Amino acid sequence: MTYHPKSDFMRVMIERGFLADCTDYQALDDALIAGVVPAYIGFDATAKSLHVGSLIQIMMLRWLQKTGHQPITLMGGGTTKVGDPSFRADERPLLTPDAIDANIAGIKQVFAKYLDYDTDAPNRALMLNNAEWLDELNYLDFLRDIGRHFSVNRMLSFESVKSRLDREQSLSFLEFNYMILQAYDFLELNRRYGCLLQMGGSDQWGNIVNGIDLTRRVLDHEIFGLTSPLLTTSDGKKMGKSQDGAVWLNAEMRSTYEFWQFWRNTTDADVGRFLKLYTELPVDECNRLGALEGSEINAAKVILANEITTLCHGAEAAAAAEATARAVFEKGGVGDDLPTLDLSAADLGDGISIVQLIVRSGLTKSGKEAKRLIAENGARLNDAPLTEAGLIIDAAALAEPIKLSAGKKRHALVRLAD
RNA sequence: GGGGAGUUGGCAGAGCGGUCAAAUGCGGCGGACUGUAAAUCCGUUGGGGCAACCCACCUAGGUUCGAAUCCUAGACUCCCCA
Repeated sequence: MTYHPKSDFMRVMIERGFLADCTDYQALDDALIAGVVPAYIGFDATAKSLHVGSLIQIMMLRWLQKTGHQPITLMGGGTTKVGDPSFRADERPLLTPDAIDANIAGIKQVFAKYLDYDTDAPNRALMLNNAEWLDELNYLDFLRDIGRHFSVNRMLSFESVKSRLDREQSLSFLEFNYMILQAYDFLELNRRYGCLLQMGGSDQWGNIVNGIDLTRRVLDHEIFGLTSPLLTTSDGKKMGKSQDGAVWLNAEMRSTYEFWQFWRNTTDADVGRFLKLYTELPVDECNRLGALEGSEINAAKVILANEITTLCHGAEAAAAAEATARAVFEKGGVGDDLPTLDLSAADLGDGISIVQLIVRSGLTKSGKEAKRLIAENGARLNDAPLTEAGLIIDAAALAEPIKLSAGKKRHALVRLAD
């Protein structure tokens, strides 16, 4: 990457590692210098919250706004009804419109923390939903106006669907239309809002390029695409998964403490890279912290966790998570911020088995797993090894909150609610 | 419309009448080592139940002393021909 950008936005993207590819560096850079550039990223509503894997996208929009341009967050209210087949081995289950709407409501929450939708400035962030224009499309009109610009020959050649075809796995016509709809989104956003740029993960390259081509053909407008690298951790795992599944950005789906812990446990080799991508610390500082060696880099991981948690959940949540982590790991104690299971007297009844408590507190997914944990001496009750699988916890035992632990790192509190 | 192949644990993939809760790999979990890291090594790994015990190899029946394995019907997936 020898290109030296003139615009702040491009400079940030390049030096912080956001950039995988761009359709035209020079022309986009010029446009960014010339004025406020509206740019969008689409988010499909496949779950009630986005997870850490989307954070890079969100950070790109945040930098965009910080450097004076206009971010557009596009909810895929329409496209989610179809399902993006890109690089997927099988078809996604179809979501009902109600589920999609509920998901969108959940996803929207997180954006307000990263982007400013309320300012009077010309670069006010926009929240849109492509259902607005996709829902009312007329099939025949759409085919005639838009469909005629697409070559099936070309669509079949895209890498994103090739693997599916090569493996002779069926690609339904419904899914096949996804890329056309996404291309149409870009066209509509350009028409309605003057949107000049679509960003996304590198798996979206084909879809983005289609939108650019379509817009050129229909409106004769020159617009751009920019992709971010597909992130994996240094040890080759997909970004955003932890032991029990996705690391969600919404606090009600993943506690802020667990969110903090996820970043605190970053692999050494990823610290510098993640600081640049997910925090706003100066690049030099990121590089310095990422270069620390041995146990010193642990301090950098705390900074990483604090910075990211502050952005996503606020400074208080970050401080509380850090305090709890210190109490738990450095003093072997308890912290208020540990995941907590509140039991009512009714829940408790005459007593509840310890196995049930471990499951309900979220430490294991099944009772068998909990029993295995106990059998392997991995379970602890108030830091004492738990050996008796048949233990029943009653109200007396819960006079004080108890701490359950699975292994050395995962803890939960159980207390009796009034 | 006709013919064929298949459906096994989170995934991939063996098993083809008893010794099968089911090989192996991945993933997960626990432990050791460390720095709440990585790599490595060791152990473990279907579900429900405090327990006895129960449910489990697409579904529903059937044959057998006995079925993931055989038969019948159904659902779904894939392939080939038209």
